[in-house]
Amino acid sequence: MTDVGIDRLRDMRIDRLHASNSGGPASRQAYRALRDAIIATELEPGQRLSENELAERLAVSRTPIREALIRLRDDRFVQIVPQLGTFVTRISTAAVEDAQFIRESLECAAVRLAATRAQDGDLAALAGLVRRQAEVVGHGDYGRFAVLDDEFHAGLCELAGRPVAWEVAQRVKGHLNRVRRLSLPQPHYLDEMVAEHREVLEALERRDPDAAETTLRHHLRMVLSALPAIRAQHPDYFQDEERG
Amino acid sequence: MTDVGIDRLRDMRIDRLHASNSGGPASRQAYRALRDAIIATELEPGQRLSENELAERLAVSRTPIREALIRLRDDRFVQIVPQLGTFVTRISTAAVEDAQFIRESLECAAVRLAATRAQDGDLAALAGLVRRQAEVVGHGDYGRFAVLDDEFHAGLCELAGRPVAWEVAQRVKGHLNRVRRLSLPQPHYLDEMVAEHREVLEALERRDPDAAETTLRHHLRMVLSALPAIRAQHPDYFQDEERG
DNA sequence: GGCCAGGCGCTGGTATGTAAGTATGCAGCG
DNA sequence: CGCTGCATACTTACATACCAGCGCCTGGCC
Repeated sequence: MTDVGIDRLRDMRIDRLHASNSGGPASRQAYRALRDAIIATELEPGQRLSENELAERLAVSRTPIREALIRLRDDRFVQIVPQLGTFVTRISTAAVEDAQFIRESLECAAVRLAATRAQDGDLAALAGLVRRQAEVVGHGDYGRFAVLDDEFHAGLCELAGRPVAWEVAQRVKGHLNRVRRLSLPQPHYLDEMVAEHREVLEALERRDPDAAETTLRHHLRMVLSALPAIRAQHPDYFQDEERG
Repeated sequence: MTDVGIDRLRDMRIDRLHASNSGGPASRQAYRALRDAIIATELEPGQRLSENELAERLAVSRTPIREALIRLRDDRFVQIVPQLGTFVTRISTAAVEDAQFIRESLECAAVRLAATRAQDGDLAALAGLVRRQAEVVGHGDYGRFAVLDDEFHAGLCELAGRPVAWEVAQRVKGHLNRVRRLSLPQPHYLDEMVAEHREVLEALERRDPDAAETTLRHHLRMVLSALPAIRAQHPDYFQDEERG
């Protein structure tokens, strides 16, 4: 039986495969490039995308572009209308709130678990992360903070033993980031974020699930507060009109 | 500007598009067929799939098959290893627990919302659903119950105003269903399910979020209880070995 | 008999071609 | 002048062709 040889080999490569993840290099690269461009609103909400044009611009054929667009459709970043075109989704208040709901539900559940399972060593690592966040914020390095912010939230899920929670949260988080990119970075915004991270961390150190959850929930909801202002500023980016 | 005409039309068709959802008919059909076959273990865990063979069997070309496999990979139902093959994922205890975690987190958060937002009319509809469940269970109609079960849980998310919660839950739920299909249906299992649905419903009628959440959480965890027995029965279907 | 090397057949990844459908813009008519 | 109908130029969905990489098998060597 030839399959057993294949099976054994496959099992050995799962990690490598899992790490490098999905699709070929071209397909993966196209996905990331398009996703980033959409979140950065370099591709504007409502804009029509052409497979041919994208293929030409990224110097690949239409196939990997197509596969990337399929994933983006599943992520609700584009709408594909057969025989008509592919469009960057307009920002929908409902979609943003949906993303918020999913992220909040998963991360809050995870942080509760983390509060009961966390080892001191893990918490020390998180504490180091928060310290580095304070540093980069001191230099006003917004981009670097975004990376460390993701690492913090990923770390929470890791501590809970549910890294998958972060994977799912990260996929929907794009919708929140697109909104956040549109809001002018408030001066004290970053300091506040770091302070709240510290608060969550302290709750974990006290092994207090309720406090950890409450604090994290409040922390996650800060993003949403800017939503109405952004909608007023970029009405053409939104698919739902203002409520009278 | 030509885009505005397109835009207007597109907006009008969003509902249709959204309802009929993603990809062309061939692609969608392939996805559903493969997914169902995997969950029913007609395609066995660990089995190697060939794009060519699948294309031939479903009488389509490789393209829609590929698109279906991409979605299935994102769902973690297959692993695609370049230049080697595509394999039905073995059941992993961790993956099942991940799916359970996600579903539980989302649905429990949703049911809390539902408890505060639900209108009497909505609850009456749910009550009707539970009654119909009791009927079909009386006839031992497992398949019909599965449909009504999904409708109940979808209804909970709908009541919460977060239908997206059910969409995400449903995607990961496949992993739980694959396990459930392997377990022999226990005689009183279905009655118990219906009774628990009724309990959740009563908690909602009392507008009691805590009770609703607690009951639902217990309800959702019933599936997991059969996991060890199934792993003992089908060790070759699992990717992780038994713990000594 | 055991072992190593190279051809072979398969895989998925990518590129390109074909088909079907849609909005647009113009031409011709009322 | 306004409206209707068709030719056209796009779009995506699907089919096909080609490519690089890998495991396996077999033939030859030690």
